[in-house]
Amino acid sequence: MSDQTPPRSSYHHGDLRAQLIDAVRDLVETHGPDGFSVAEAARRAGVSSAAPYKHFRDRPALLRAVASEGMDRLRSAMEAARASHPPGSIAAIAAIGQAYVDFARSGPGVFRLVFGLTEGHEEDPHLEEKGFGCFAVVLQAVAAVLGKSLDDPMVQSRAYTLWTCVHGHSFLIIDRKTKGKFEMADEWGFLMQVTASIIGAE
Amino acid sequence: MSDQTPPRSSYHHGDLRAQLIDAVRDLVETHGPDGFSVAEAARRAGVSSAAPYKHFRDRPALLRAVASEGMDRLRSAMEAARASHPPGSIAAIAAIGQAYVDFARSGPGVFRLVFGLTEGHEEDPHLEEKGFGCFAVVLQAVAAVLGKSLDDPMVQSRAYTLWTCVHGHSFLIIDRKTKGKFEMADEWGFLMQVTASIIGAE
DNA sequence: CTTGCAAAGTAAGCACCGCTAACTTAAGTA
DNA sequence: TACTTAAGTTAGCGGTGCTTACTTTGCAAG
Repeated sequence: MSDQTPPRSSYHHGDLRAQLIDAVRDLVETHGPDGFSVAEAARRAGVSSAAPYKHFRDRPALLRAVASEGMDRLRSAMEAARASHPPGSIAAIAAIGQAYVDFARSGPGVFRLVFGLTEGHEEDPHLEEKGFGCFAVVLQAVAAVLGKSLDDPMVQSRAYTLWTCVHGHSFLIIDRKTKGKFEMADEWGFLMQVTASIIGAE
Repeated sequence: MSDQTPPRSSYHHGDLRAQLIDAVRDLVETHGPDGFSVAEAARRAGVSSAAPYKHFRDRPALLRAVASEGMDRLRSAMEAARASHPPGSIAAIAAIGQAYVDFARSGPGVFRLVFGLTEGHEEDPHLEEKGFGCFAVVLQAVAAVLGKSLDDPMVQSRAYTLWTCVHGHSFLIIDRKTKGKFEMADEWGFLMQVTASIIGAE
């Protein structure tokens, strides 16, 4: 919608790779991860349908690039959220969760792409590591609250449980499973309460 | 793999609709929800590529039928799990969760289809209702434990929180996000603990 | 028993897609 | 300035979703 074929002057595009990623992110958001086509992305970048294959091996590779970029944004958001609250506080953890949910809500397509084991994810350990990097943010915050080390089993367990809740909540929201019957009035309150009840459990 | 074009004698197939759904479930499981093609499903049923459109309006409709059938199986499994434990017990709730996770693990493709807002889900309130029907199973179990009515806000809130955990856990498993770093040793113990800590929270 | 109709199959074909191959343009370096 | 090579191009193959027009068949009314 925004940059529909700005007819370039030079034969070489110059910034195709980045522009393709932008276009794909847009398409994934509007048509879903499987509704996107590399041909359409090429069209948006004002380039022939074969051009993308000079920059990406195949369709999954292009999607993986978008997912990777999404992971980076997610991690940044989580870290920023944590930093905006006192270290070692419950609120810091809840804020990470809020950032996670906000990320999902503001870009369901990319969120589904990031977590979702789409085609050909296997051969990308890079992406997997970034995922663990995100989890590490939660892990650190939980360790700080409990006053234990990162690899303490209790820290791992509590952090994982929290992750499942936030992850599940995010999916239920973007998949509209709560529509009508279950509108969340005070999401921050929900996150705080869940965090407290899971962290404080024995 | 199982029924590859059993060359039928009669012109009319006789059982195409059901056989298509079977084929699609298989394909979704092996190639993912977006990797499936109605042409391939038709091939498996030993029928021309146009035949499916006599039974389903379009591709999404076919997928929706598979999702709907999956919902039914999920609900049955959840109800059976609940029935196999004393009413009003924590274990009954955990068992529902276990059934949910097992369903996801035994059929990730269909699970992703059932929860996942694939193309054209909107125009199917039928499916939506079935989803709430599944949630109702959890709701009843939670109400039984807390000794309150179904529409009590606390029941709703606790049930939803439990749902987010189990839902998130399921997704993290089938998306392999726990691989290596986070193998769950005792899943039943995990579910029991989570249930207890969420149900017992103030 | 025949007839006629609607349901359920077919083949042919359009537009689009992913991807490849062979070619062309242009930018940078020896 | 000549060569190499990255980054574009067009053309085209096979597969896909879906439609159209046609054919076969089961069934129900007369």
